[in-house]
Order: sequence, then structure tokens, then C-alpha cells
Amino acid sequence: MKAAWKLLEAEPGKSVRMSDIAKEAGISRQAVYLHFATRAELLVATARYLDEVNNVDEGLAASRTASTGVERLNAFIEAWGNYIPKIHGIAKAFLAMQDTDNAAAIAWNDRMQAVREGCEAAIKALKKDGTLTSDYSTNQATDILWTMLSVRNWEQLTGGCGWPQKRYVDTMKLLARRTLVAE
Amino acid sequence: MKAAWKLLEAEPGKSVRMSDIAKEAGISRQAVYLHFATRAELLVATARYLDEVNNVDEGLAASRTASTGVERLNAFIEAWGNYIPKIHGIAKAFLAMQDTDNAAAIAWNDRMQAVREGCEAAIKALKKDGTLTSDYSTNQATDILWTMLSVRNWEQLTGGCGWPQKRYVDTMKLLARRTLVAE
DNA sequence: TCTCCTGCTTGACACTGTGTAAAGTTGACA
DNA sequence: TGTCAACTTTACACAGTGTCAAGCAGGAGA
Repeated sequence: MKAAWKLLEAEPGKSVRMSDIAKEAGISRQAVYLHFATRAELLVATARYLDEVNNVDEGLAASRTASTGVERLNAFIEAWGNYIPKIHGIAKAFLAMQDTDNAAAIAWNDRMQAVREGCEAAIKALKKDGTLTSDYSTNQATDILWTMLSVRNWEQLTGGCGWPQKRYVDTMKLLARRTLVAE
Repeated sequence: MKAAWKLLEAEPGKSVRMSDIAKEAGISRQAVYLHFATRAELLVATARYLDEVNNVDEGLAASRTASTGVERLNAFIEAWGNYIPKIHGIAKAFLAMQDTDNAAAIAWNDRMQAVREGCEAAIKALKKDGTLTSDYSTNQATDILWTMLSVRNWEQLTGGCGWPQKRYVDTMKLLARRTLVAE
């Protein structure tokens, strides 16, 4: 898992093969299959490992303790937005597979569903405060925030458009405020 | 090209092979290679063919004749937003390839650059009217609009979240107005 | 000491899909 | 009658994933 991580992180987007990972780990390609039945399974395990190492839950704790909806929204965007670059390598590998490998698509979907739940919690906090715009239902507002915060969008802005990470996070906060917060 | 189109449109996302296309066209797989050197080349040609059939330029004409920046922005979102479903099949094929096939990535990039120019024109029209928000530079505003209107986002909202097409277009208009138009 | 088990190695192979190569067929046209 | 273009069939190279089988080293336990 560490070997896979290292290689994926080194050059996000470059296709990392099972044999590359094996070589990096110092074992034979077949030995990898003794631990993980498929490439997708190895990537899933690596992703979980990263969550653990990076202490995701801790990062999200701040957003849960926020006192107002707007604060919570900001804290969530900050936490997730700054987590994306840390998982960029593996995320990219999943995104590349998701159109061809079904197991990978399901696994990635599952993780993104967790992000969606975070979005939903922030939206519900706004709603509770009465600061959610009346333009959308809770669900629709969640859809919008979730879509806005997708890894692909982060990639396009920071990679394709050359935005610095800070500008990305700040802009997302502003965008969310403008589109989702009333007044 | 028609065969490729038909198959891609039938089940967007499903991997259409050269042999499938050949069979659909009623010729041998090798014969396809007599016309198109690679799969990417065939897809590019098919995309151009679709542009022609769908009369893209005509659709964008309305946005160019708009009298105000806001009208132009709306017209552009309407035109592009409603064009996406028409090219969904082939777009998906490109998106699936873009992480592995370099030629496909370049070709798709090229087309998206054209969309970006449309975004830029709309933003500049706002700027000229003095109705562009002061939060962003022309470039940044273009980046935002362009990212917002990506095919992936359309796919997530209409496919993943189950939004009807009309809601997608209307929401994008509202989002753009809220985030890019001053006052 | 012998035996077994675990974790690994080496080497070969099946499968999928793309792209290349070569030789043969067919029909139109001059 | 000959030539050319478009196509056919057959075969193969290549990459990468995943499978299979035989074998080997070393530690644990009887």
C-alpha cells in the first residue's frame, strides 16, 4: 500500500502498473496478488490507509463543532478542499479507472457518497439556521455543493487553470456563500 | 462515423470497440483502419460530424447577438447546456480515454478550449456592461464559468443526482448570475 | 531432527483490445 | 484487357491484468 501510494503520488495521472508497485515494494508481481485479488482492491485498501494516515475524521471535526451554519459550511469546504491535494494521486487513479472498471467505479462512488453526506450536513445546518437560500430544496442545494466540490473541478481549477490552492479554497467558500446562503 | 455515433449514443459510457463499430457499419474491423488510423481519430471525426449535423454555430448565434452581457451569458448557458446531452455519448467516450490515451486527451482539450472561449466572450460582455462582479478578474471569472459548465458536472447533476435537463439549465443560469453578476 | 506451514519466487499462459502487415477478391472504369 | 480503389481474410505484435502450478527458504512445533 505504501509503495502504491508513493508511486501514485509521485506522478498523479501516470498509469501505475501492478508490476511497478511490486518492484517498488521489493516483491514479485505475483506476490501482490497474494494480498490483493485485483488492482481495484489494492487501490481501495490504499485509499483507506491514506484516510487513516491523514486523520480525516479529525479534519472534519472542526466543521461539526461550528456554531453557525455558515461557519460549518466554511469549515467543511476548508477541510475537504485541503484534503483533495493529499489524495490527488490515488483519486486520479480511481477516476481513470471508473469509466472502464466497474469495481473501481463502485468503490469511488462509495467514497464520494461520504463526501456528499458532509455536504448534506452543512446544508442542513444552514437550513436549521434559516440561512439557506430559498432557491433550492435541501437535496438540490446538497447536489450543487457536492458537484461544486468535486475532485474533477479541483483538478481543472488548480491544474488546468493554474490556480493556487488557497485561491481555490477561498473561491469555493465565496461561491458557496453566494449561491447557497440567503441574503 | 454514423455507426460510431449510433453505438456511443445508445449506451453512453459503455465501451464501444473498433470491432463493434465495424460490425455496425457492415464492414470488417480492418477496413475501419483504412479510413481512420486510430480509435481517437475516428472519435474526433465523429465529434466534428456531430457538430455539423447539430449546427452548433447556429445555436451559439443567439448568444452573440444578445444586447446585454447578462442576456449573452444566459443565451450561452442555454445553448451549451442544451448541446451537452446531444454529444453525451461521444463526450463520455472521450472522457474515458483522456486519462490513458494522450491523443484523445489533446483532442478533447481542444474542443473544451472552444467552449472556454465562449465562456470568455460572455464574461467580457459582462465586463463591458460593468455588470461583472468585482470579486474576480476576467480570467478567473472565465475559469469559474467554464468549470461550472463542464460535461462532468452536467453528468453528475442530470445522471447521478437525477436532475431533469431543464432544471440543470435554469440552475446554471441562476448560479452564474449569483456568482458572476454584480448586484 | 523431521515435518509442516507460510510467504514468497519463477515461469508460463489466457484474455482483451489496439494497431500492423500481407496477400487475395471484387467491381468500376478506361 | 488492365488497372485501381475499396474491401476481405488471416495472422501477429504488444501491453497489462489476472490465473495457475511447481518449487524454495526458514521458522514453529512435535
